[in-house]
Amino acid sequence: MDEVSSGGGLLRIGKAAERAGVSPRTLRWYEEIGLLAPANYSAGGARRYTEEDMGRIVHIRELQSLLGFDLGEIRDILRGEDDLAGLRHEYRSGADQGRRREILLEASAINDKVCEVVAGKQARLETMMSELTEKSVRYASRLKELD
Amino acid sequence: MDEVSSGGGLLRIGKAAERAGVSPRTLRWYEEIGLLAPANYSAGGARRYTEEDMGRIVHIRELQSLLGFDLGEIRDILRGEDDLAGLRHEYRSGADQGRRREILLEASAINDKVCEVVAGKQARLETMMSELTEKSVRYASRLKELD
DNA sequence: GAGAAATTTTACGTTGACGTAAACTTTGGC
DNA sequence: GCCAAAGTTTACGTCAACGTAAAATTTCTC
Repeated sequence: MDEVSSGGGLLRIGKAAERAGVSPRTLRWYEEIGLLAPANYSAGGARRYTEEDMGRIVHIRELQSLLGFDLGEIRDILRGEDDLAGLRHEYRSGADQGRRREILLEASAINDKVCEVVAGKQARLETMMSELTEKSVRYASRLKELD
Repeated sequence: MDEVSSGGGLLRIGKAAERAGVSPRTLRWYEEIGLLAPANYSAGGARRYTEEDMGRIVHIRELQSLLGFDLGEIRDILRGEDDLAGLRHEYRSGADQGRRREILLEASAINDKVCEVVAGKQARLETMMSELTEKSVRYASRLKELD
């Protein structure tokens, strides 16, 4: 029995949630909608999260709060990477090279799409920042006039 | 009667909403929560929006989708600028200079706060972008291997 | 001035992303 | 082996930000 299936070093839902800054309910919700399945369960049914799971939570949160994706979109985005990870196991070396290419291409396409969204946000943020800076300067000069 | 109060060149809710890419209901909702009042109303009660109103809608949408503020926060942010604009009218020149300073300081503070949020987002987006780029490179090299 | 199209108010419905309560079971320290 | 703490499922509640439907005006076009 390996480390993961024995539960050594794994986090139960309370600690996992606390460390990620979310509620246990949120993690159960993510699981319910197929966004994040814990690495395994104890015999009694308690969820156990790995460090990799923790990273995924962070990832989810960033896609949500930073890029404004809803959880359905995030699921689609992560699915691409999941497929890719699954591919490493389906690694009967060279067996089905066409499929490998297909999956890699899709993951790559998803990645590019996310890139575009990020770039778009960056551009809009830059515009906004320059407007804010300009405003800040005007405020400062008007305040100076008041003396 | 001037251009605005006569309704010349003003937009009714349907066109205003269409141009802004939102629904009429959204504009009525913004009005209901004190976020955006149309410049005036026709005798029959129809809302009429000016170009300035249109700009405000865009502004609201950016604060919402780009920065993730909720409409209550956006109202607070815009209130600072409104107070400042109102100050131009209450311009009995020099009458109450303390109040002018006070309003300017608050508007400035709000502006700075928004700036911080933008800067924070920019930093996180940059991090994310570099991760995405890195991933993109890895995908490309793995695809190359397949030949 | 008549009829179609757009708008009005009023009010209930919806959706996403959880929160919360209840009743029950596991887990971990003593 | 016991018991408090943490976890489980089930199910209803909530909140923001609108969507949608209905019935009554208003506005625009002819």
